[in-house]
Amino acid sequence: MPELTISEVARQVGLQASAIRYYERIGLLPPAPRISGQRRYDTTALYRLAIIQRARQLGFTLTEVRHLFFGFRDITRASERWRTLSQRKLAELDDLMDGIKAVRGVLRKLMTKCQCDTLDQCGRGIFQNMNRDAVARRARRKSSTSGKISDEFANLMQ
Amino acid sequence: MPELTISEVARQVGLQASAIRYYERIGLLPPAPRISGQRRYDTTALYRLAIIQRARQLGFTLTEVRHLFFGFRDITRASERWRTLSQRKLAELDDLMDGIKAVRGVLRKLMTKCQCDTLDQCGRGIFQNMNRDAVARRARRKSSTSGKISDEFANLMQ
DNA sequence: CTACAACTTAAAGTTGACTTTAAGGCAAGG
DNA sequence: CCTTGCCTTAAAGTCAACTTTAAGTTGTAG
Repeated sequence: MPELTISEVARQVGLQASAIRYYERIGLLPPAPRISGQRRYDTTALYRLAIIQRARQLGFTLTEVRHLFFGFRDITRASERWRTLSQRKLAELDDLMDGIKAVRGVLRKLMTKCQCDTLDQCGRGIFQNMNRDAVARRARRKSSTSGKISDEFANLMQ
Repeated sequence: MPELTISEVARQVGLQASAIRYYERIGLLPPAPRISGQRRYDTTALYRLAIIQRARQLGFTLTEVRHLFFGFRDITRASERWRTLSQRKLAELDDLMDGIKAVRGVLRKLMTKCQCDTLDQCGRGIFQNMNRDAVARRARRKSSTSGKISDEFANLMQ
């Protein structure tokens, strides 16, 4: 049992020590045993952190990682856990891609089609389109989850 | 000059009044004239807000919107401003899409290929891959901006 | 006169995933 | 004994784009 310090672990998994302390605090890692107050880790901690790290790179939130670790019956195999989470994430990503594609289309149109001299002129056009669209949507009365995509997209883009 | 109240403007452009006050506070909107302390707006304010709104839907940050409004010489046409910003944003979106596609690929592989019983087993594999990759990267010594994509992606996914 | 709706402000809260700061503990080396 | 370096904690700060809250003002209706 190699008994690594936190900064050694941090170096090996490519995280900051503060992140590891944070994961412990929020219960993603079990409290590490202390030696005169200092955390000591063995390889299983390394593996746990590798999973967190990889999951984060795949776009999983820490809540989803928590689900991966603790949200299944104990007997559920790791492969099945991943499959469950991955399927959900893939669906999310597909939605995200659709949103991005739509936005790209609009951006390209904007680039080629906009002839406005002033932003005011532009704004007047947008404002009228806005209302036209709103009216059109009110007329159709179907809409389902419309508008959601761009909302979501705006969030995901920061 | 219709002299709209803030909530009337908010209704018309589909924003919350607090957002409009916020835009004024950060200098994205000029201070609205007050009538006994209350903001009054005309149509040009509507247009400005329509632009902000649309820009946000297209994934522009408020900093970018500020650039759209104030980051060009006065004589620069609106169409050219949009083209400049749109080009940058399109490049960003292309990067983002590449990142998402890469992640989707990994997720799909994970779904089909992972046979791990336990997360520990999984973590050990990931950890070793991690090191193998790191070693491989050190060996190649080219790398350019590698690793950037997933970093960026993690950020963009929240 | 009182109630009420709609507005005002400054300041604090929200979200997620951390990082940073402040104040201090502990062991080894000189 | 003192310094150095690494560790500890709780609490606060960061980012973006707002929203919410608390406390107060104004105009109108009954």
